Amino acid sequence: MKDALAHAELIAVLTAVTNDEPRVMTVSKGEALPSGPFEVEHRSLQAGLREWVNEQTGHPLGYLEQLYTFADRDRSPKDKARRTISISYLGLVREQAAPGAGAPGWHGWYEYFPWEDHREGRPAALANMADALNAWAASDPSRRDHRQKRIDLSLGLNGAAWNEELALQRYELMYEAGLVVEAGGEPGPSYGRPMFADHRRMLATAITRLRAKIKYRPVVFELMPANFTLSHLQRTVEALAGLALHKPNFRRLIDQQELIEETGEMSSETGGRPAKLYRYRRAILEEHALSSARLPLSRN
Amino acid sequence: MKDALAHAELIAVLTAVTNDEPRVMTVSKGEALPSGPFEVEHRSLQAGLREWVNEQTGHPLGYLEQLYTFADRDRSPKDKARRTISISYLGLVREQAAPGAGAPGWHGWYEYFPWEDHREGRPAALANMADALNAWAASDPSRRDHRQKRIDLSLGLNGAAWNEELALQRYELMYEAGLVVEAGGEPGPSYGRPMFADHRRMLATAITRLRAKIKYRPVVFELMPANFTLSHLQRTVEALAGLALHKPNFRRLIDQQELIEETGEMSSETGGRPAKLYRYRRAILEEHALSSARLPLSRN
DNA sequence: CGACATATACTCAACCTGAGTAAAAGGGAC
DNA sequence: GTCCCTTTTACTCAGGTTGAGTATATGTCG
Repeated sequence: MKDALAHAELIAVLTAVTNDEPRVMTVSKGEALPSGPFEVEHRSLQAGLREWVNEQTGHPLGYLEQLYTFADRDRSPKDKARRTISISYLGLVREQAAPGAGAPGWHGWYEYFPWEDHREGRPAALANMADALNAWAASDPSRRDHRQKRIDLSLGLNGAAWNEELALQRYELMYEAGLVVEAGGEPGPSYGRPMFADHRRMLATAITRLRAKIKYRPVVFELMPANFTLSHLQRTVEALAGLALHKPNFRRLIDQQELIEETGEMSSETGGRPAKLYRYRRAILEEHALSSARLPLSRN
Repeated sequence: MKDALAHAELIAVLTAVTNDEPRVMTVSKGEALPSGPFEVEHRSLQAGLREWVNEQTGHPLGYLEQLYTFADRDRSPKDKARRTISISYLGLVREQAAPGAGAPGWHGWYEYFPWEDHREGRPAALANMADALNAWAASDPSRRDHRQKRIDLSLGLNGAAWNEELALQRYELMYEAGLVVEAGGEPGPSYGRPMFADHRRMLATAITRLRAKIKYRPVVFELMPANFTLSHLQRTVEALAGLALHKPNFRRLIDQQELIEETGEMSSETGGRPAKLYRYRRAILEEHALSSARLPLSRN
């Protein structure tokens, strides 16, 4: 066996939602995600990252989940002789606590992905993006149809519905088409802010993962304060999904799940009728419940 | 930044279903998963694994998906000075083609996890396992209630329903309780066959992932031959899920999805009425379709 | 030819989901 | 104070989906 040594780097995509805006923790003025080396002393990858984030940012880190491991030659900068393996994690934190030693910056998801926010309808960035992608598809006659279909499905064009979970797929399409700066494209307001190396890809991975997860696991509560109103909860979910939700049905869904309970207090911040405050019932069943089970079981 | 170098190792969990039995490709007489080093020449992790599997086994590798990256100090053998990072992949292959140079061995999933097969009802191994776990829970009064709840939910005890997707959670519970050989336990027929290092954990991860995925992505077809009957398809899904499914409803589900079409041929292998043969319609929408969308959308 | 085995087709009630409407309860302008 | 505005909360209802079961077709084997 060859002596295959590599750098191992841990990268954190830490997300919070403040003022109904999903944010990610960054360094270098918003150009990179916080990262640190994996060291021999660390008990495990996850433990390594935890230690490291605590040290650097002082942020209490609740939920943490491994995202993906990358080591693409073409997507990391120089140093071709020695490979870097990047192991990325998704972490959820409560609304922006005090910044620690490193004074990290928080930036909105949608600065990097302006086409992903559909809370107020289809954003203008999406139309520009669609034009550019269509041009790219047309530029290669042999692959045009296939490309066009992928574009339509990813962006919700020509009869396809918008699917918020395809965030990563959309970014990868932009990358493949050479539109984003990371792939040699020209900077442009519709294509979002670029990031260092493949950090934006990791953010896209995180968004996709989180948008899928909020549907079947009670992870939103990791982002909420102890007490909250139903509207606040809804706005947080909407911020993450980048979608507007139907209020009465959202409420019905929430109390079917029996995951929250009234605190007895009221909140009257919003001008209208005061809202009840709720808290999360930290039930053990967390892992268990809500597992869709689409298979038609048989009992015998 | 410290010079944090580590070994990077790629591990493949290759799965096929033969004779209604899900199998995994192994080396060392079924004691380890095939693995190889990640090398500098490899374009990406995925490409590295592909190359490597092709070379070693000659198996045409269809579907491939990253599973998880591990580097736990306590779970890998010796060599504490230099860490090994294991990046595991799940690969799906069609029914057992010719064995290549390495003459790999295939072993049934349920040799390693005898408690996971519920096609004919609750297996005996599960009861034994439950007894041992309950004893473990009782042995620490301060944590007893919490442990008991986890056990009940994982194994489907005391009113909880069996959830086939919790395969990894169940193995981790066995590990934590010190019951499996990998965690220093005594060998026993109910606790399944042990594997090298944490390979069994990777297999458990693969099972969990695949059992979840068959519900919302058409991955089963990667395991099927070109033409198949509906019963064959059902038995394959049942083998993976370790569950018996309701025949009429399974059929209804399948043709709602419109993922398959009749070939026009019939098969009369089974003794009863001949069955129509079907083939998979390799639709572009693959990624798109079937995304549950449990969020209550609003249109405006 | 009839028993058997399997495949295929249909039914029906209970539940869930999308969509919309109506009533309640504060604050602020006049 | 009263009326209006805003937001929360409560209810309705049709259509679709799901769980469960029953009935019919079409081969093979004794």
